[in-house]
Amino acid sequence: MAKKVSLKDIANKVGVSTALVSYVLNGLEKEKRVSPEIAEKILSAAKELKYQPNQIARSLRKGTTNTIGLIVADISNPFFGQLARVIEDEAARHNYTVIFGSSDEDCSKSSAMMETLLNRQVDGLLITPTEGCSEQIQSLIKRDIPVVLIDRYFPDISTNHVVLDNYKATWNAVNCFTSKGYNKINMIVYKSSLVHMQERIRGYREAMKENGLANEILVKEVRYNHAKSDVIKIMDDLLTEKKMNALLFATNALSIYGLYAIRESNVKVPEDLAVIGFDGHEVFDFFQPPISYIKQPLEEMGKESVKILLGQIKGMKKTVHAELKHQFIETASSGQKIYKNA
Amino acid sequence: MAKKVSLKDIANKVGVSTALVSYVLNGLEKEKRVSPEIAEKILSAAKELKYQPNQIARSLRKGTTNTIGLIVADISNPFFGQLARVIEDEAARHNYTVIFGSSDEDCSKSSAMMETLLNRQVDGLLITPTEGCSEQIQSLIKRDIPVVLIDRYFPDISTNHVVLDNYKATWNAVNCFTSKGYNKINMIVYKSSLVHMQERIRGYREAMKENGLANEILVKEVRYNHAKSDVIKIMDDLLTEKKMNALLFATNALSIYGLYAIRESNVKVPEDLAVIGFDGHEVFDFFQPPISYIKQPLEEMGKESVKILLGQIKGMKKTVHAELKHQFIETASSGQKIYKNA
DNA sequence: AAAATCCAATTAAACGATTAAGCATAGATT
DNA sequence: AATCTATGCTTAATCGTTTAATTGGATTTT
Repeated sequence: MAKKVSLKDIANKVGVSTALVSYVLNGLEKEKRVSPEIAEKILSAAKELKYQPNQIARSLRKGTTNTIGLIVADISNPFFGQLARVIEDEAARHNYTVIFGSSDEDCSKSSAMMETLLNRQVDGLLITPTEGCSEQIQSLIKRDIPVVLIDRYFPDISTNHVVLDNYKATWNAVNCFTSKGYNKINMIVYKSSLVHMQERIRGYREAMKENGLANEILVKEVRYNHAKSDVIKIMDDLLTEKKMNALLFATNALSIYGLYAIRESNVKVPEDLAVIGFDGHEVFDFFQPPISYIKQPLEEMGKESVKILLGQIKGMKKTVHAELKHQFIETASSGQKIYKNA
Repeated sequence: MAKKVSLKDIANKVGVSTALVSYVLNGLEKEKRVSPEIAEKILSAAKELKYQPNQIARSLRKGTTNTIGLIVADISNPFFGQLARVIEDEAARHNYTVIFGSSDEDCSKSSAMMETLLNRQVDGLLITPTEGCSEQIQSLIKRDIPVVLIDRYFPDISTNHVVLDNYKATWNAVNCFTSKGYNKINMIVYKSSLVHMQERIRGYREAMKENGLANEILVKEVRYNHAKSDVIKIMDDLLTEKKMNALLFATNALSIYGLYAIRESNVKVPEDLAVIGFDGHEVFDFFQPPISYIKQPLEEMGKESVKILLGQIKGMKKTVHAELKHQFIETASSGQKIYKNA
């Protein structure tokens, strides 16, 4: 790489000190009383030399990098990909750049990623935290590092976070099923103590109880690293037992794996089995019949989390909790259209 | 943010100069003949103070950031999301971090992103270049900045690039159709002069000619920013005219939009219309019947491009062109299974 | 005893920007 | 004439590392 043009090069060319050049290029010519002629010369020299500031040097000096770190579970998952895209755009609008990393829901990977990002002096972090990572997050807070958690949080630590109204979302979904007469409603979830998953489960459980279906509660757990095979196995069992007539999935990926299994079987949706998915995916549209689902407001989530993070970076002290409303997209898979979103 | 622990803090604590600390922490204690006792003290002080090096300062001094910039069309597109994931992992394996940005196939956005990344002193760039960005790429080459183009390249500039065997891919796809007796084969592509698109078109055209179907050649162009509506309109026309019996899509997104239209119609696949998609997507699996498609070796593409880029960063001068083999995933949508991948 | 070698550390410059403080020179004020 | 003020610039420190050059002793060699 050819060496870059620096402030010094411009200063030499014009015959002034680097200080003046810096002032002019940062628009401080009035404030710092730079003579118009010199300012003009500096600007044209900068243009001629195609000067581009070295952000690394600037960052070192200013102690801020205009960079935010983003840690998601897996950037190749469209849910996180879309979220990342919104965050990228929103950050760019505020002159911030994003460095990202995937954690695979693995706490040690996530911690390693955090340190990598912090060593690169990111001004703040946007994190979808993983199970057991509570201490790491706590340590960030203690170190006064601006952080916003997305999608999940830890109830025992006070953090900024942006999450879905998970409880209401699954509560509504169950009520959608019951309102159509379905009474053997099962749920497939990730085995996780994380609050988003627990809230989704709680919404399901409570709604079941309220509908007098406490005895029918059945939550099947899937391991993140064996999601596909676990779901297929569970679905095999559930479908052959024929004890369920409605099924609620707790995430995007779980829904898709489940749909693979349903397609392989000769179960009819929604006659034999009503289905509600999570997050949304093109597959939901193409399934016969199309799958009803709980939709997360990704755009809003991304924007809101960036907004909160930048606020914290700028010195806001108050901790912000944002709970965003889900949207229920109802199609044929959950039965007839008599359900209304609360 | 609390101020971080620096080399100086360790040096003060142990009572030595920062130079020694730097040597020890970088494993140069042997080479620089640091006494074992001091080395020990430094290491334990570093651990005790939880020292983490400031990469910004290090980067400024060393002139290298161990960071690579990645510019894709759109990170929320699973094709690029998956690619990004492979790149992220591969980069991490070599101790590099990734900063990414989406270009939306827009040249000015792409250029802006390039400058942003370069100002942040990335050591190299991985780019899926956009139409008309040839000069920008050329300027990178001229500035001796390590670059690897992915997915596309500019035939008139010599660049490192990693691309698919696009010509063969669509050539094979057409021959798959013809071998089953389909003779009215159309193609839907993005309106783009970029080489990947042109090669895909050329593969289609040549195969058509070779099969004596030159008169049947029909390539429909779609605008990137109006892809969905354009595809739907085109599909409407094509399906009502009933002049085609096979359809080849040039990308992932085009395939999906097309499939939406096919699903809305009462056209039967593959009896009325045989279909071959591109890149792959869960939707292809769920469509009735499942969609045959040209699969890109994403894992290999990502790894190869990182490998080439790191080679260039390390000083390799030779320009590398990698053309990776497509894989043809054949299911029911393209007719009976008598086609073999070349 | 003088010169050479080795050892284990320090010093200080450098990376490229920002920015507080200082310093001439001019004109204005007393 | 002496003092003050405004103007327009320069100087130099700083951010946290890395690393070439140097130093000052101790030990060995001639």
